[in-house]
Parts: sequence; structure tokens; C-alpha cells
Amino acid sequence: MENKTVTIKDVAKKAGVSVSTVSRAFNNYSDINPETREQILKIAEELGYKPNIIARSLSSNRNFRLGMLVEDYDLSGMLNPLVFEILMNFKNTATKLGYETVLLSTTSDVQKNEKLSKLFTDKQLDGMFIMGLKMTDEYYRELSQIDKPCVLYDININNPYVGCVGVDNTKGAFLAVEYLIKLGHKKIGFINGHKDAYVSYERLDGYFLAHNRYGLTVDNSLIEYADFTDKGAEEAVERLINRHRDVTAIFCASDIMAIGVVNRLNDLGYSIPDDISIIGFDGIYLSQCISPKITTVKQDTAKIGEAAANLLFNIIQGQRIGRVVIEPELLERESTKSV
Amino acid sequence: MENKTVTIKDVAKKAGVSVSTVSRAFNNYSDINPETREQILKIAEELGYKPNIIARSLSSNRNFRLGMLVEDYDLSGMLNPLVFEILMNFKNTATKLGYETVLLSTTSDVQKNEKLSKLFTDKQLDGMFIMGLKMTDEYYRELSQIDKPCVLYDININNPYVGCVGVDNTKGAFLAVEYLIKLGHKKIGFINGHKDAYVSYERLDGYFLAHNRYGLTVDNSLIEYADFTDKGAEEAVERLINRHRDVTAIFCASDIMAIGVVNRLNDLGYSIPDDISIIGFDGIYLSQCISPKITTVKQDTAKIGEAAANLLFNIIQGQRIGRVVIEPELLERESTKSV
DNA sequence: CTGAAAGCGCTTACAG
DNA sequence: CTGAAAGCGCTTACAG
Repeated sequence: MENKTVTIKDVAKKAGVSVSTVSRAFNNYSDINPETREQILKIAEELGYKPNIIARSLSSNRNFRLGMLVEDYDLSGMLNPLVFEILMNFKNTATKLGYETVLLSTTSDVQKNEKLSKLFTDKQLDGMFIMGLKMTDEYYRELSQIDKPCVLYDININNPYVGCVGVDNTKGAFLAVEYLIKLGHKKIGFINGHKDAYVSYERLDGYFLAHNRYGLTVDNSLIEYADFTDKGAEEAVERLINRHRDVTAIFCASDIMAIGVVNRLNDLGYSIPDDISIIGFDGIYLSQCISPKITTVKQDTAKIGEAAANLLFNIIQGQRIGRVVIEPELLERESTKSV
Repeated sequence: MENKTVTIKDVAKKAGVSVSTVSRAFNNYSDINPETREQILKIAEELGYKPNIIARSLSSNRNFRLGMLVEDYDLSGMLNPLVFEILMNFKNTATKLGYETVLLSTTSDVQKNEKLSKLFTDKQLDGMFIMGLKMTDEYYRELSQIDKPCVLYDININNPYVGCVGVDNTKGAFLAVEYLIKLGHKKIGFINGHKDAYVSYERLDGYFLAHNRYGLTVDNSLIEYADFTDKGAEEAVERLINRHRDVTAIFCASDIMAIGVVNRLNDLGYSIPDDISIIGFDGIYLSQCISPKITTVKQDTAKIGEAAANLLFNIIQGQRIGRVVIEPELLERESTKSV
């Protein structure tokens, strides 16, 4: 019933060599005769041998395990499919690189009791990919002086052990606002995300830059903050509209918020895009399912996940890269029109 | 810099006992003096000792690792946030049970070359939670005779090692259609999911049962199949409408499809729910973000994930439970009205 | 109730 | 280029 698992010993015996040699063959060591190597690999194949990663970890002190840490998954997961997409893409390239991935979650509260470095050793991780971290978090502080390989999504930190990956948020916001300006809009509202989110600063920069570039001045009262939820955005847009009846376009820092904004505006009797143009951010699948299809700035989740895994791998190997920036892409759809 | 990790030896030395005894203390063995036990745990706490799970796996031949296998993640992940929610909830209770979780993905093609049992041993898993499996898959066949603990979501199989968890799909469909009937609808279309999906059969049953219960006969040409995508549903609803101009309500086997249907119907000049009532399935977050808010049948992802982990745990412990069914819940919202 | 010893399946200096 | 041996941090019969 239980078909005994084949070990390195079995391979060694059948190949007529020592286990050390088999180990060498499997670890791509240079100090081994290419022919013996071929021979061993062939026999291993026949026997269906796969190195026991657990034993390897224990003896080599290398774990070949990467953690994927998601903060407040209950929120980010439900609301934002981006997280899941990025995670799966990360996992895929991590697998190709020979690493297994374990899924971990945390919250701002938990971080007060359990240090990140402890999590690292407890879980026997070689590296960690972290999503959803806020600037007010305990881990954000700890990350500035950690000496373990980490990669952060959408938040930056200055530490050679910590890589950062994300879309160029400033440019993305710039593209969105520039697009609106080119459509003739002059009074453009902005529903930004969390005040504590790193990306909110970057996107705010983009909003300003686009105005500057085209000779427009920003009225700060056109800017609202919400919490990346549709509900929050609905309230924010109502505040905005009440202050500025003559807004003709609104840039939302996420598609989810854009959807909330469209709905609330509909309820208030506005027609989109005829009365007000709306542009989102993220490019989630659902942004094109609803009517009108949301014009948005797409984050390429495949590229982000892949880049994160490669970056983490490089850091583990001793390279110090720092930051990988993915190009955002404007997707022109139906929720915007010229005035 | 590298703060040497504390091992069982350190604890043993400091406590003045053997490593065997420390091991006993940590494994809740009964044959140990409660006082020594307390003493050891206290010292371990001071030293910040955590058992090395890798070493434990290697020596005990128990891995405390669970796989989470997702099929065709590119599709299910993008389209359906349910998968991610269930996964995270599964992970959470697995963690409480002392297991770590590794994320795995597969496709129908991959299954032809790599057996499930091989994946099991290669990844050193104690159990596996599988989502998105289709009835035509290679693994579906293999699962009927596997002797390793598995739990499937939304698909049933008769094997003591394999547990099944999911919402009561027949009842869920029944509730949806019953609700429409009670609203006075008599000609009710049905956009079902994949023909190869197990749940499609169950939901079809529910559609029939509701008709039977209320003395209505089913016209089979009211039933369409789509692939769980909004695009597929858009085409399906157009075929349906072309055959039956007088349909007054449509039950869709997923919220994503319901959203597609609403959009296409809007394009065709129908007003929802005034001209046609639409009801979905799943209860994803976005179903309430759009306008009209979609009436739907909710799957409780928290309960499903938790149940799946507990079920898998029980199977690993030697219990044979079989199947856990979660109650679906009808969410009355805006996309339906009485006629 | 406790300890000494073997062993889990690998890797890695050390010799040769 | 290859082998013998020690060791990674635990668990588990076996004695006592």
C-alpha cells in the first residue's frame, strides 16, 4: 500500500557510487565527472527519486522556502483580486526557481507581539514577500533594519536586504489625470486611498505633476481620502460633489472605489460619462464587466508577481537590487469622455 | 548579527533534563511529570525556543504540512474571489491546528504527466485541499482510489480518504428559483456553469425541484450553459432571449455571470429588474457594489474554508467523515422584483 | 516518569 | 573526481 519512498541511498546503491556523489549530481556541483552525473540522474529518474526537501533543509541550513505574507487579508482579499493574482504569479515563478511558498497572514495588531524576524526563523524561511503593509505598521519600522531577504509590494524602504516591487504609481496617476486633461477637463476631483498607504503619496504626486505639466493649479479641496472600499468612496464622492458641483471628472485610486463612485453618482442623478467622467486604477477584471466599462490604469499582476519572486531570489543570492518598477498602462474605456 | 537559533539541546541543558524529556513536554505526551513539563515549558519560553518543524518532520515522518491545490488559477483566481477567500480561511484554521500550508497549482494538462500521489510525496504533504477540479480531470479519476487524506471543494467523490465540502448547491439553486416563483415568475431562464463542473448538475437539480414543488414544468430550452465567465454568460443570455422573448426572470449560476447578463440585457434595451429579474450565485463582494445590487445566493467562504481544514484534519487523524455541507443563504437585493 | 541511542534523508568539510 | 564520516534538530522505541 504505502510504496516506500526512494531515497538517496537507493540511488547510490543502484548507481554504484556513494551518497555524497549522488548529492553532488543533484546539486549541480562542478566537481563531479559529467558522465557519472548523467548516469546518476538517469538512474534517479528510473527509480522516481526526488530529493527530500525537508532533509535537505535540515542538513544544509537552506530551506528553499519563501513566505508570502498578506496583511489584513480579510479586507484586501475580499476587495481586491489583485492580491490573489500577484500571489499566484509569485508562487509560479518561485516554484520555477526551486522554492516552495507558504502563505502567511498578519494584522497591524499581531505585529506588536510577534517580530518579523521571529516569524522568519519560526517558519524556516529563506525570504519573504510582503503585501498590504502600511506605513504605520510595526513591521514597516522593523524592515528598515532587518537582515533577512524581503520584498515588499507597493511600499518602499531603504535597506539592502529589502527589495521593492510595484507599478510606477506616480506615473500611473499622471497618465490618468493627463488623459482627463487632454479630454478637456479642468476641474478634476481625486478620491485617493488610505492616508497610511505609501502608494497614496505617490499617486498624489502624479495628480499634481499632471496639473503642473499642463499649466493647471490644484485646488486641494478637490482631493478626498477613502479607504480603498466602494463604501468609503461613495461617501467621499458625495462630500466632494457637495463642495464642487462643477467637477467634470474624478480620478479614483482603485477600480473598486471607481465602481462605488459611479453607483453613488448614478443615485444622485448623474450620468456617467455624460455628466462626469470617472477613471479608476488597477485594471481588475471586473472593471470591464460593469456598465459603463471603467477607464482605468492597469497594474500588470503577472509581471509584478514574477518580478517579486526574481527580486527575492536575487537578494537571497547576495545581490542588492533595490527596486523594480513595472510600467502602468492606461486602458481607455467607456467611463470617460471629452468635454 | 545572526543570533544563533536555540535548539532542544539548549533547553534540555538549562532545564537539567534530557532532550527526550523536552521532546515529550512539547508533544503533550502523557508519560511525563506535570511539574517537569511546566518547568521545561517555562524555560523554553524564556529562551525563546520554538521546535524546528523541519527537524520534527524528518524524524517523525509527520510533516504538519497541508497543500492547497488550485486548478487553472489564472481563470478561477481572476474571475472568482471566492477561491481566494476560501483559501485564506482554510489557511487560518490550518494554522490553528498546527499545520502549515503550501500553495500549489495545476491544470488539466499537467495532471496527465504528474500523478496526484506523486505530488503528495514530492511536497511532503500530510493532506491536500483541492479546488476547481473538473469531472473530466485526471485527478478526479485518481481520487477515487487514493489513500492519502484529501478534501475537495464543490465536487463529490466516494472514498473514505477523500472529504468533500461545499455549499448545498441544489438547495441554493432551489432557493433562488423558489424566490423567483414566489415573486410570480413563471418563465424562468437558467444560465448554468460549465457542463463539466460537478456543481452544475446539483444546481440543475435545484432548478428542477423548485419547478416541481410549485407545479411548474420545465422547458429545457430555457436552460443555457456558459463557462462561469461574464462573456460566456452574455452570449448565453442572448441566445436565450432570442428563443424566449417572454422570459421574465433568469437564474445565473454565478454572480460574475449575473453581472454579464445584466450588462448585455441593458445593451439590448432591457431594464433590470423592471423588464427581467436576475438572480446570481456566490454572494461575492462585488455583487453588491454594482447597480442594481444583485440578488444572490451566498456561499459562506469563512465557514467553507474552516470546515475544509477541520475535515482534512479529521481525516488525517483517521476519522472518516465524508462530506460537510454548508447552508446557502438567499440575499434579497435589487435585481429582482415581483410581476 | 526519564535517559541513552539510533535514525530520519540529506549536505559538507576533509581526505585522498 | 570520489568516499567515509559527522552532523542538521528533532522523535521514538527500548531500558530502566
